[in-house]
Amino acid sequence: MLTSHRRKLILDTLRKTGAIVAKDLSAELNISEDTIRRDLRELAAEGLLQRVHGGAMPSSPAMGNFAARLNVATDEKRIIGRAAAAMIRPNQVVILDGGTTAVQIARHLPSDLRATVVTHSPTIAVELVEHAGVEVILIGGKLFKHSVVAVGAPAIENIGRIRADTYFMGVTGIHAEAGLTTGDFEEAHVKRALSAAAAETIVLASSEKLNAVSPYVIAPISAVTGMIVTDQVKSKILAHFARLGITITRASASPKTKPA
Amino acid sequence: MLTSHRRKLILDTLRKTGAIVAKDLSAELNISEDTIRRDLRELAAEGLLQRVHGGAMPSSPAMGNFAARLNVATDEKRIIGRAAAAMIRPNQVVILDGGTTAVQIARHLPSDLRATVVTHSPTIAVELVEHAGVEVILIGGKLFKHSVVAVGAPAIENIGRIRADTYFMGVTGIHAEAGLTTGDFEEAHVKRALSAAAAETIVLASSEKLNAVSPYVIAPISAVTGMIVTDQVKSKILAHFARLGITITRASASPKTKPA
DNA sequence: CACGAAGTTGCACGATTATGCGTGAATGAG
DNA sequence: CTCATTCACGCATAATCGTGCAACTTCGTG
Repeated sequence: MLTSHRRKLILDTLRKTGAIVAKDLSAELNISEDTIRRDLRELAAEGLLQRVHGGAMPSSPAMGNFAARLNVATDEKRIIGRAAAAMIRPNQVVILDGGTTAVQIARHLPSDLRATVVTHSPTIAVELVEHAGVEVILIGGKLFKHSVVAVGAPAIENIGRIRADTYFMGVTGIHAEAGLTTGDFEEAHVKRALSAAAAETIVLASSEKLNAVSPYVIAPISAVTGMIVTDQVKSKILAHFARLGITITRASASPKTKPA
Repeated sequence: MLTSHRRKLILDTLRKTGAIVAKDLSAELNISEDTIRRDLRELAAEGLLQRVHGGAMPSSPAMGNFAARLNVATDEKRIIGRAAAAMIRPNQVVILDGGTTAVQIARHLPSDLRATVVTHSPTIAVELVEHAGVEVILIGGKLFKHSVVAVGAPAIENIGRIRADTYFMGVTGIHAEAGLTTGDFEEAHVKRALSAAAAETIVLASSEKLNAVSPYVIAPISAVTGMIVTDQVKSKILAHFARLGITITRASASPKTKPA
């Protein structure tokens, strides 16, 4: 029995049954519990599952803990979200991306703001229900569950009918040469379409995204008109981007943390 | 039985049935009441539920307004939702309406169901993220905030490209002569389009909707192929509908709470 | 082929965690 | 008020965990 084969089996079993019991599995495969537990430990280290006493449970990048991810937003994302929310002027039409940072924008919008928000994220749409003055345009399509956003041809087509003022884009990488990148092919297409539909594209750049590169290219760096970072980021890192004519907004923590 | 697996089960059961009885659950899972009580104590310490004498109730303190409404769904809606969920066969394409009853359908879907769900409700879409086997098609459009569903011409147009097996429709009135009615003009149009896109239209008819009439007509009663009511409803009231060839499903509260 | 490095596996040990039972206190119904 | 149920706590038992260690395989190198 190959190690990697066994690990694959563990993940498959987990997906099917929703739980792994170390003892049962060791009996079934005729290998010691130690080996199973070692596997579980390493798979957990890779974030592929979550260890619990007696076995493992799914950690599901795509599943349940999306809600959890929303609520454990880092301070950095909150700060960036607040800065982005402050940039929105009354009666503008803005596009909000999916992702945890964009949720923070929604949460920091003034409750009396009158504006139009376009989004392909049902999470954002639900978040904005309480904002009576905000008109929400929901982009439909096939739901990509990892990020909880609509993707696919119908989404692209509907985006093509919109002209917005500003698009607040979330990425997993922004790099002076590689441009804007993300981890999913479909999502990259949608982000490109959204960028094309807005006069300005502002990238929400929490520190780990700076100079990072992910597999799928959204657009060259020239598509970016602005980016928001925290004031913790060294100016040196931002120099490349500033030289390309990108407006850089440095967001700082207000003395009072004000979550919505 | 893994500890964390059991706790997850407790939370799921709580979400579905709205209450946990320690004694029943211990009997069902063949473990001591002590263990259940310990679980409840610790889950309560994490704020995930609220302890009461004999068991536990959902804790909905920090939840949003709309989220709160969802969790106070009446028993009647839960019962109807469960019956509707049970009608969905593997690999079917079903349309779920917006509204609190439809949310109950989503919550009662088996977690391993493989099917496609079409919806214009971002709430439903988010609810289904945890169902790995369910493909979600989100219908976009302008967000009508009262019901939290997408409406308008783009929604209608996108619906027109879909052919589904079954549409589970929520209404505010179902009446033998006045037909299906609801409280919003735009929403009525969308519901009509959804009905036209499905081979069968099944109305979720909680008791206060029966023989009620609202301002805007969705469709004549002939558009309905089935309806789901609770077994509390008098047969006399349903006679009109049965005579029109509508299949009536009488849902009852199960004597035994049977979590997956 | 010989050799060593790197990786994998099973076992032993003490430490940690989960479970069930007994006891007496607390709670809610009649 | 009375009584049955439910609860919380401590304790004993059993299961599970992490670590270190030795035996073994696989692979690359000379």
